Amino acid sequence: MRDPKSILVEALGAALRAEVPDAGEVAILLERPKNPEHGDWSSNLALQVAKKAGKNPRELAQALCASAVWATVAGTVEAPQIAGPGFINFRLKQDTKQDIIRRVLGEGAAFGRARAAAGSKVMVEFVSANPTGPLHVGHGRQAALGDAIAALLESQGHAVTREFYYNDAGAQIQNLALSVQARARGIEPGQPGWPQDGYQGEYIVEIARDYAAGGGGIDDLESIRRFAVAALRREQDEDLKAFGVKFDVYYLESSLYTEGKVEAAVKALVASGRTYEKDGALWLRTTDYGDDKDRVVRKSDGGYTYFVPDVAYHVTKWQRGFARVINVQGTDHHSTITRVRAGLQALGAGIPEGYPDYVLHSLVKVVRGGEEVKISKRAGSYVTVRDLIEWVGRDAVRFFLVSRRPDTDFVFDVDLARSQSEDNPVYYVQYAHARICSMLRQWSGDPASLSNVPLAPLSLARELALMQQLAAFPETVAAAAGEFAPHAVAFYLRGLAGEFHGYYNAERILVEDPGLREARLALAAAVRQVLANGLALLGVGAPEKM
RNA sequence: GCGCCCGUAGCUCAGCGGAUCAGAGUAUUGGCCUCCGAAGCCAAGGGUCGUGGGUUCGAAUCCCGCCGGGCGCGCCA
Repeated sequence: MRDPKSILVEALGAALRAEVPDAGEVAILLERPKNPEHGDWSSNLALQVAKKAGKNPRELAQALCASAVWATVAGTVEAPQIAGPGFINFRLKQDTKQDIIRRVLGEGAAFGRARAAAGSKVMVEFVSANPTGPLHVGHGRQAALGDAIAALLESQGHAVTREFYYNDAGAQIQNLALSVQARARGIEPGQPGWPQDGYQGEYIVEIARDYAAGGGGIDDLESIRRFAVAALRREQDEDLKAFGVKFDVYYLESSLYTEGKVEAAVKALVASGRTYEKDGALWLRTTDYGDDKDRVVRKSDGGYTYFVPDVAYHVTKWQRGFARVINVQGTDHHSTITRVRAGLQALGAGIPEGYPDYVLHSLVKVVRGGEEVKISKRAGSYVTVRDLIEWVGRDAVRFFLVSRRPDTDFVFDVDLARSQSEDNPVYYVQYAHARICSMLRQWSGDPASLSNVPLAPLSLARELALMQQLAAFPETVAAAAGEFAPHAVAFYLRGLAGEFHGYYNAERILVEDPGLREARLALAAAVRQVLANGLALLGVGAPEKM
């Protein structure tokens, strides 16, 4: 069965070519009007081309509507209507709308998926927290976002790799080791011998205690470093596991050094002729690529700036065959975008200019007891992912963190989330799902049989609206994937659940008449399927009972 | 000072390749369980879309200025 939208686009195109032969290439946009009086689909085509056609929009709309093509699609759509300044509104035939139920039930978990991007390799890099402390709320937002974006891309047919980059080679790790060593020696923050900018969190004390208990030598800094990093990675793995996020690859920054990739990147940069020596350091002319100042590659002390392994790392992404890479990062790192891209361009390795893509999210502000909780690793006082999960549950945290645009500030009111956990939007959606499951149990028929049930009895406005909502799911998912915007799915699910709750309260589904009953159950089962599919994209469960 | 992002209902936020875009949730108020799950539904009040210009037949949406907020501006990562 064909998608009604593409039928309409085709027909509109044909009508346009007939009426305005010299219109040229025009993108034919159809939108779903919010106001049901404006039909199921609407086009502003006449307004777009009126000027070019030298007619006023309403006249042009008249002409387009009078075209003969509409007779050929009369099985799908009613005769088009003109409204307002020249909109053309379409109303689908009732049985055209009803088809969606069979399609949803037939495709099941695959409904909403597409093959457009068949097999193309994409990487989503996210979280990438330094192993210097537990994951905080900001990482939680990133984990929820990155995982959902990855799932969205998978839904469009991409072969997605979820990657976590460990900065395990830098000064921060050294600092971590020194902090643990200091604690092991009984030195407290602020006392003589405490490292500058040392990590003060309670977890450092625990690691020091465990290290000592294991009989590790207190002067062996390298051994302490390994122990601490391993311990914190275990902790982070626990956090991620509790959050239901899995990575395909953990990429170690240290491996870039041991495998000579950093060295190779520097050589390639020098070979590009875009470097120069100044003040005892080696610089790269990143200003050639839009940076506001040139960047140091090799410091005067001989060490590399972090920018070098960053470039080397992205080269490996390209070499590993990822034509498309999405990095999910906090806005506090946005200045690295220009720099990394500049470095990749300078290499002249044929990497596209906009490589990689970035999704930046603003940091999460946590409010508790009416006051902001400062997220400071060094001070050791901050809300961890696991705190949040304990307070409001995994599903709620994930849904909540993913239900806002990434680039807007996010106020997570802990007290609100705790005290009103029953009002959390995620329960509203899950409740609709559980409610339908409950009905299906009560009906006790075979759900599989519903996909062949006659649907003609479904003619109420609420039922038709629900079907239209179901039909909008695939395009919603496709758009969300294209824009890296999981929040669009969250809003969609809220809307669908709302539509269903309204229907449920207005009409009885398990009625006496078997034909009507089964048709309504088929509709409900289709709603259930779409709710489940959408929640799955967000990494949220779809419980059968609550 | 410069760069990027953001200012929409009391609060938290959608909408921003212009029109059919003034929306949702929450909070407040008033209704709905002898009947499929009331974690639900129905209804009401509530906004010059930060502000001033510009483009357009038409701007929350595009352009410019200003105000307010966030982030960044290291031979730190």
